[in-house]
Amino acid sequence: MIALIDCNNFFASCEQVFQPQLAGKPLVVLSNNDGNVIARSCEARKLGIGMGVLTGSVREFVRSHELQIRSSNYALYGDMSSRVMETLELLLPNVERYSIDEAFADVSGLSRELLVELCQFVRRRVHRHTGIQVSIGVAQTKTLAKAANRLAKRRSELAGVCIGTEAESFGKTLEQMETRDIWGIGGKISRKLTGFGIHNAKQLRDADPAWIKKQFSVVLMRTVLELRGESCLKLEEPEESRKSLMCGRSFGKPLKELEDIRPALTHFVQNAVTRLWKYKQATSAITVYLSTNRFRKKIAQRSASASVEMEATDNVIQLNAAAQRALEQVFKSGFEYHKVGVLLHDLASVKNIPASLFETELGITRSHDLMGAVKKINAKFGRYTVASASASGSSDWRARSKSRSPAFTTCWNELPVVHA
DNA sequence: TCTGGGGTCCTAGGACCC
DNA sequence: TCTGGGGTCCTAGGACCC
Repeated sequence: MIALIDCNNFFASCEQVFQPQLAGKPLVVLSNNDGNVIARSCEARKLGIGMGVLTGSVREFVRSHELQIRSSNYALYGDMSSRVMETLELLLPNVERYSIDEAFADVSGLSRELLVELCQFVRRRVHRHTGIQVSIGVAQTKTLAKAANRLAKRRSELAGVCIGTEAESFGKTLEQMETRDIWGIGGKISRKLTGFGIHNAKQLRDADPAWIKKQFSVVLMRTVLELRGESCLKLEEPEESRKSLMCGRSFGKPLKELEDIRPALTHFVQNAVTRLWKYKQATSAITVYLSTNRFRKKIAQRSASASVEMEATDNVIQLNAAAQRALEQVFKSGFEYHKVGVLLHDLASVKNIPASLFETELGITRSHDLMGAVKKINAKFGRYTVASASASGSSDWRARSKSRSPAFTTCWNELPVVHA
């Protein structure tokens, strides 16, 4: 049996935990650059505010319904996520952190009654430790646990827990579920399924797996098997390391000059490399991409990328130099650029990197010591205390973030104040 | 005015080999 | 009308997720 534990309205809930005046109010959280809505409280949802709608379109609710607006605050959400996950790991075996607000866990070998009891206990504990409400779905496979979780959220009489083990009654649930709402099925595949007369999850479950594989892919065939209760997606090992890593953002305003884009890229490289260090990994290929704003149809469009390969390294100076070279390759003047970013791929654990031919030479040793010092200083005083000089310069690239709440849990100067 | 950011997995098709 | 056949490896891009 697999449980899926999912935080309710996670970003909005994080805001409400530290700003009690927001509790029970309609609240939305905006994307980077304050462009659109990426999270909503229940009350905001009831107003009919959709996921992903433009910020401009919700302004009317600010006056009419006292809608509260916050820019996204990833420092806060990341820290709250860790607290939720740590609590889950205390209570359940084999927890797989699946996303910032979701985790799978193995809950095999329990009766239905015990499952309900355990899940309710987990809900109370997480709420007590963090102030966050979670919903829990349990079933034979990950895909079914996802479906059960959806029900746990929608039916208030379930009190946040849905055990989807009865084939008969769960069949009815699947019948009411559109294929688009199944985990792993997006708009494209859903439309294609409709073309074959498959409209709901039950119909998909009962389709011939071999035929599905032929018409679609092995991925969708697995979904069919999972819907039948045959587990194809196992719980992932926690220490499995990532394979690629990226960092990029859209600019606060369009940029035309190479020299204005450089500081942004340097910043993103530094950010990406800091994460590389955290996971004790090195990269041997770096890609820089640069693009205009695809939503502005009237301006000339351009989107390009360039890659540089090298011996595996985690040296931020070397990587930034490579990134800047790649940027020079992709940059072409005459366009209004909107976004730049960097991808590090072919990541490998630092331990597994073959010794370089030049390992013993003084230069390498010294650069290694330099990196060690930079890592220590930035870990202690903040990520950008020591940065490449090319990070200075124009800061026009910085995104808008007008309504960001304080980093309540990760910054000494922004701790919440309690008035006794 | 404003249109997110960071990931994974799979497949098709090209290059190359014998 | 014909232009082999089958294998491997790599990359770009698609589709999806939260």
